Amino acid sequence: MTIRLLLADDQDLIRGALSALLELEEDFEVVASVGRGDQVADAAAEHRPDVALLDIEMPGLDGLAAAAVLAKRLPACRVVILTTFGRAGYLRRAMEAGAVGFVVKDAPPETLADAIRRVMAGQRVVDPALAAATLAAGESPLTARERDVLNATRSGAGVADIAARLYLSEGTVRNYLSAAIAKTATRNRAEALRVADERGWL
Amino acid sequence: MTIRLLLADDQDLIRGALSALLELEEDFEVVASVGRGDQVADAAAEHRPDVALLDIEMPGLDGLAAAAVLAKRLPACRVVILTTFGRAGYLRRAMEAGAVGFVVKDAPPETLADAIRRVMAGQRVVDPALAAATLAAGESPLTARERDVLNATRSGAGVADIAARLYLSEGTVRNYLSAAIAKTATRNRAEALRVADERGWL
DNA sequence: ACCTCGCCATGACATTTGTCAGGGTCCGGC
DNA sequence: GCCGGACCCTGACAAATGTCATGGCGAGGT
Repeated sequence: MTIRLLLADDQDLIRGALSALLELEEDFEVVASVGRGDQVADAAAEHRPDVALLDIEMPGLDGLAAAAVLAKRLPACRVVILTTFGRAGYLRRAMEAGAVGFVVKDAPPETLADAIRRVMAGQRVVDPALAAATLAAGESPLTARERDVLNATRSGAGVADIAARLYLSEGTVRNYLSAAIAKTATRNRAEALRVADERGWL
Repeated sequence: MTIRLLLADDQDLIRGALSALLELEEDFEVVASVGRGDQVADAAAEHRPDVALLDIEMPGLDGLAAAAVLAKRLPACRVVILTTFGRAGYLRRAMEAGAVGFVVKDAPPETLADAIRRVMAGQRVVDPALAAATLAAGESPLTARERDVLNATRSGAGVADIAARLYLSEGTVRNYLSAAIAKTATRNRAEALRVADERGWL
């Protein structure tokens, strides 16, 4: 009995390559392949895959959000997140979104097929080292507002811009930034943004 | 007559997948596959590929530097850069390093095989849209020092840290930063770094 | 009802960052 | 031989950023 797969990755070439890799296994069949997160649920509803392989960075809807939608609409379809970044926060959010597997793109090639079969057998599949890192990073101590403000600094915007965009006063924005800097134990926004990102606090 | 290929990409899974994709073509044979830039030249010397497919982001030596080494040691081996980022500066530097092809990872899957055959036929292969963008971005107006300083801000370090790391005075660092901000027509380091990155000026 | 806590805000302050106007060396090209 | 430009530095100033003390409002918990 063959395992039906759905593949979601925004890079066409990679998607094609993964498809080629997976089709080498006799018990796998790629039944759907999409390039946007917001096409995942529809494609899954139509082709009824056993396992969905989702990249995180995708236009439309990211892989984590797509996983959540999928878990709701087709609980029978198991979700494996397949991503470039072994970030702690990604793993936590993947689990919260109902994923049962998490594979990073620099794992050895056999890992993927292996993970898919294990997931089909009802197991959860996670790199142990990454799981440890995730626990170490802990829950995000940032409040929703602090997250918003920190995220808004991404483009390099100044306090005034952020205040305008979020309808806050400049003083308030500075406060949140200050709080975020304190909580990340850093010395300025740029650093705070970087470590919050790494820890998956955004 | 089959085309012998060398594959270099730091992500094992992707490398395996690309290999699977390429092996589907009867006239292709992947004769070597490495995960670090500094292994490219040796592997090529040993296996004599006709075409080397190099990712840019790699540990040891990046794909562009590896291309330059390869062009020197095995001029018969044609280089195709295969990268995630269609950044203008990457393309320019790839051409300067002696690459004859440039393919982005979100191109349609057939593109790759096509590019390889075209390159074997003596043609250069570049996405026209990207080529236009590269010309539009122009040469980098940044001096070597301005590049250094701007690059050093990546981690979010302050002026004092950078000054220490580069053995410059704080005033000088501020000057270079100021110059870089002016040349990118932005309003602070973060923005300057972002646009310089996009334009391939680093 | 009271307390806590997240959220919003203010104003004052120290520090950091960006700008400007200098002045110095060294090198390659006209 | 002189000029221009990359490179290094200083010091002074304005603007942006980060910190702190303080207070009001609303929601949830005891």
